[in-house]
Amino acid sequence: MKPLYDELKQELKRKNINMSFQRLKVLEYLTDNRCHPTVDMIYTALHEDIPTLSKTTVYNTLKLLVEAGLVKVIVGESETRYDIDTQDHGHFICESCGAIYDFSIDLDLLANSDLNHFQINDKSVYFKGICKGCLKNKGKGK
Amino acid sequence: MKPLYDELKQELKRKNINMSFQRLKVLEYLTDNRCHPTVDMIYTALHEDIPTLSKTTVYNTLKLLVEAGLVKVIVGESETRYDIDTQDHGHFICESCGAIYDFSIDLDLLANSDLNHFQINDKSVYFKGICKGCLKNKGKGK
DNA sequence: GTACCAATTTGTAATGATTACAATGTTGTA
DNA sequence: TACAACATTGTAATCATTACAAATTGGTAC
Repeated sequence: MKPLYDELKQELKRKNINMSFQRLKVLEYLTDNRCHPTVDMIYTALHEDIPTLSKTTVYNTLKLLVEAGLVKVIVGESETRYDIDTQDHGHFICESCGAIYDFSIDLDLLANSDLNHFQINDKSVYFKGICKGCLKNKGKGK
Repeated sequence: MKPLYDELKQELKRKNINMSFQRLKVLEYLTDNRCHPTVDMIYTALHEDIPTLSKTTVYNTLKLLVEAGLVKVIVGESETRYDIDTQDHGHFICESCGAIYDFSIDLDLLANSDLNHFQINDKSVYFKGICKGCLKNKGKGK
């Protein structure tokens, strides 16, 4: 039913990270909402169910998940966004509506001799522009 | 002697952007210092020659240059960094010393059908990890 | 040279995401 | 039950960036 969610829970157990209620809820939100949410989006949504939730906890949890390699960070806008999908893919950021679209890439193609003897921990590809939907709306004179 | 600098000045003239003393100095700093400087680095350096310089002016000028397409933004750290080199290349950010290294890439290899009918204005590739120098120092037990 | 307008610069204040920190609460264990 | 380690919470601080209004500059027409 929620295979990824359960896999992640096991992964956390393997890394000796305690699975508190709040942490599980953040993880659950990320697996259910693949919109690359901000801290505020996660906090606002979860706060309805968990009135005592603190935004600091959301920050702490995300930091933990990122350090554990279970979540990736998306930078470039005013608010940091978070992605539960750690498989190789690029992000297209729409400069008009702010939506982030995933697209497939083969990072191996970027292998580079300039970086011999460098330890590469992370690779990110960002495209920016106007998404299909916003282009269509603009055409309508909006 | 300063071919790139002169080219950029002409480019600005072509775009009807006035070349004030402050703007030229920022441009000059960027062409002379290819370390992908922060606003603060630019401000601090120029402030010695131009004691009246305001940090706001540095921000304004960089915004202008970025919008004109003459400078590219590098995100991902606490402070935004700026790059006068607008040719295709990737950035390796050292998580230890903070240095940014350029490396060559062929962005055409990332062409992607997932983004058909999207208007792509900008492509960025960031690698993160530990640079050669920091790896060497770590080996020495530093 | 002077008057005028627009563009530019400047400094200060506001914004807002993120972090630091200390107090409180929770959990598991002997 | 007692204790220690870990989590959570809320508030306050940080700090890069932006907003804004006043002062300055530069060019143009007279």
